[in-house]
Amino acid sequence: MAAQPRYEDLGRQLSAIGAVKRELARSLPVECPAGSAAVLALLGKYGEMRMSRLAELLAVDMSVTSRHVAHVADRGWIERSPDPDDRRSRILHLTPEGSDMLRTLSERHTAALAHYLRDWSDDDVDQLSALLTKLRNSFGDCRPARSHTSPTRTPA
Amino acid sequence: MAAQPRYEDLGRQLSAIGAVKRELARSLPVECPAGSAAVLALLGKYGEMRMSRLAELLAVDMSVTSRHVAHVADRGWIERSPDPDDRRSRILHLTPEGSDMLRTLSERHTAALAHYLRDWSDDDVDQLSALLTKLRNSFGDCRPARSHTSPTRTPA
DNA sequence: TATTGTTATACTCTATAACTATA
DNA sequence: TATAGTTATAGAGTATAACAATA
Repeated sequence: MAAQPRYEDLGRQLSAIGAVKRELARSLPVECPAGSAAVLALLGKYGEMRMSRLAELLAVDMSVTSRHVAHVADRGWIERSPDPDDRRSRILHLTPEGSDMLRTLSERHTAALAHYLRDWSDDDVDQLSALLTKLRNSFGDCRPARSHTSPTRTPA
Repeated sequence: MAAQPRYEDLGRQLSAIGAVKRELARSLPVECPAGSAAVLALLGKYGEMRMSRLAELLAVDMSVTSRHVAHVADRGWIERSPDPDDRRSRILHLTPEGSDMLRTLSERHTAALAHYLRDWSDDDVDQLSALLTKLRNSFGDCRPARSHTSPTRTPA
């Protein structure tokens, strides 16, 4: 439990992160916006998976995931194979072209971060990464599984 | 300077923060989306200022700032007074209604964070806040002031 | 000429809801 | 009935470029 000004400050820093993300996104190829890059990165790291798992890793609704996936599939970077265990599902996996693209993305991403964070210690990078993971978990824990009954947004 | 996997991981955590921001945004009044809330918060913290300074604090283009400001001005939460020193400029300041709204926002924001971060130590909150500030500065430092000659985005 | 701010336009990302097809 | 995934629609946020007024 922390005092109010502590939270206010954290809130401000959180909103300002948008600028950092946008700056990083500038290094992406035109054909591959951030959403697509995230799909490729996760498939590269965890290997083939179903839509639902990808949506969870991306931390967005499955409808959104579906669009990102369609985008990268249209460009031949991934394939959607039928799932033998459940014919409603599809298994996603990188194609060789997808792996190539991912390599490019990874190089650019690393180069950009290496540039901007050139005076950061390894410890600082690790610590920030760890705290962000913890933050995400703290929020994920409490988030109710999406229900069919509705609204969460508080009226004015 | 840090190794590649370190950066990959940080990149992933950074993109996943979106979910946290969206979750926090759910506690906002319908009339007051995140952009408006940010405007009020900054005017509340730093006092009256010009558009250009607000844009810098928000870390977005002034055209975007202009729209957010128009939204909150339309609702009577801020006023735009002429700047006696430079008639191109306008000075922004909270109205009493704006201060009321800001109080509400602040309460909800704090309550939400207090809930989600209930098992965080004060130190963790401070550390995350400090690292995010540092991150933002590292990016801000290198960002070239917006030029009239153009493109930054790398072609595929 | 350069700068402050506004507006028009276009693009990305997101969620909700309705729908299809399986289970 | 319930779940996996798709699509249609709508809304928030952003940037670029063209513009007006002033410096």
